[in-house]
Amino acid sequence: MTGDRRPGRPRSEATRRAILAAAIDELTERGYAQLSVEGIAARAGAGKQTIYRWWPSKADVVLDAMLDEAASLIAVPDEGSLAADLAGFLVDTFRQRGQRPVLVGLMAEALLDPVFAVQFRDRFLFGRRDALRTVLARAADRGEIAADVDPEMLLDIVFGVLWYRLLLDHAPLDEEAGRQLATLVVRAAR
Amino acid sequence: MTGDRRPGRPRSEATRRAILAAAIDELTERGYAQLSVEGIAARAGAGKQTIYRWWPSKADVVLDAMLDEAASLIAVPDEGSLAADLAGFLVDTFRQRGQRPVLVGLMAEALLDPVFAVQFRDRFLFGRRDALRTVLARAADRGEIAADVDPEMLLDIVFGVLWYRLLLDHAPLDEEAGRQLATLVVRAAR
DNA sequence: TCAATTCGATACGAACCGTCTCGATACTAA
DNA sequence: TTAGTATCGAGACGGTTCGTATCGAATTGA
Repeated sequence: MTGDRRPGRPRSEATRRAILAAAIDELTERGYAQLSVEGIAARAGAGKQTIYRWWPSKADVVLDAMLDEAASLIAVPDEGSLAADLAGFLVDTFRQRGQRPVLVGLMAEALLDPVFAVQFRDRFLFGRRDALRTVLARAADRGEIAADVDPEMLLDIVFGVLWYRLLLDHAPLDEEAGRQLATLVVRAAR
Repeated sequence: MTGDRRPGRPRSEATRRAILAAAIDELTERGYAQLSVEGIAARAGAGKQTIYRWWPSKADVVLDAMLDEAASLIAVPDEGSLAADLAGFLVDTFRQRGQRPVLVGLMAEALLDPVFAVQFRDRFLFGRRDALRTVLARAADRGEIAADVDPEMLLDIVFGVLWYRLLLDHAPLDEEAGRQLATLVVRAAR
C-alpha cells in the first residue's frame, strides 16, 4: 500500500477523533434532531469543510463514531443449545446502555435518506444479523429448528422486537425481556 | 354543542381537505425528507398561517391525512381460532399498499420529535395494538395461550416484525409472510 | 525549493423554519 | 343594517442550517 505516502499534508488523526467525539457528545447532549454539522465542527474545533471532505453527511459521522467505539463487539455465542445461545445474544445486546439516542438517530436518518440507509444496513445492521444467523444455522444442524420454519423470519422476530421496543420505548429492553423472547423463539422454531 | 355557533368566519372544510390531500401528494411524490410546510401550502393553494393555525407541525398534518382516509379500518377478526384470527389480521394489514412512504415518514418524525411521538403512538399505533390485544385475549380464554406467556411480548413480536420489515424493506410484507408469522406466533404461544 | 494536500476560518446563496401583518371574506349578534 | 370577530390567501421578516467556495497557514514528498 502506498496510501499514506502521497505528497501533501496528511490527514490529521487527532482532528478525525475530535470530530467523532464531538458528534457523539452533541448527539447525546442535545439529541439527534438538534445535531448539525456546524455544531459538530464548532465543538471539535474544526472547520466545516474538514467534515465535508471526509464524510458525506452528519449521519455518516455518527455511524463512524459508533462503529469506532463499539469496535464491532458482535459476539457469536456457542453454548450448545438454541435457548442458551439466544438468551446470551439478547442479554449481551441489551446490556449496551446509553446507545439508544445514537441508534434511534441513525434509524431516523436511514428512514429519510435512502443513500445513508444502505450504509446503515451494510455496515451495522447486517453485521449483527449475520452473527445471529450463524447461531440459528448451528441450531438447525442440531435439529432444533423445524424444516418448515424460515430462519429469516426468526431473525426478523428477534431484531423486530428489539428495534420495536427500542424505537417506541413502551416496554423494557432488559435481561428479563431477553429471556422471555428467547423462550418464545425457541418454542416457535419447535 | 355550540361549537360551530361561534362568531367570525368559520373554518373552511374545503381548505382543510385541500391541505391534507396536498400533504399526501407531496409526500408520495417527493418523499418525506423533501416535505415542507411551504410546499404543502403552495400545492393546496393555502397560506402557511392557515396550516400553522390548525396543526402544530407538518407531521401532524400527515397523520391527520392518513387517519382521515384510512378511516381507522381496524378490523378485529373473530374466526374462532388464534391461527385464523392472526392470519386474517396480518393479511388484512399487509393488503394496504402504498402506505409505506407515509408510515416511514411518520415514524422518522416520531423518532426526532418526542412531542409528535406521543400523538403517533396514541392516535395510530396503540389503536392497532388494542385490536390485536383483543384477539389475543379471546385466544387466552380459549386456552390457546400458555399461562407463562406474556401477551404483550406476543404483540411486540407481531408488530415488531411488521415494522422491522416495513422500515428496512429487506424482505417482503405479503400474505405469505403473514401466514408464516401467524404460524410461528401460534406455536410460540403454545 | 516547490508542488500537493489538509488545516481552521469564514463568506456566500439557497431553502425552510415559525412569526407576524395585511386587506378581504364570511359568519354571529344586536 | 351595522358592528364585532375569526378565518382566509399572500407574503415579508429574521433566524438557522445547508452545502460550496475561497483564503492563508501548515505539513508533507520530491
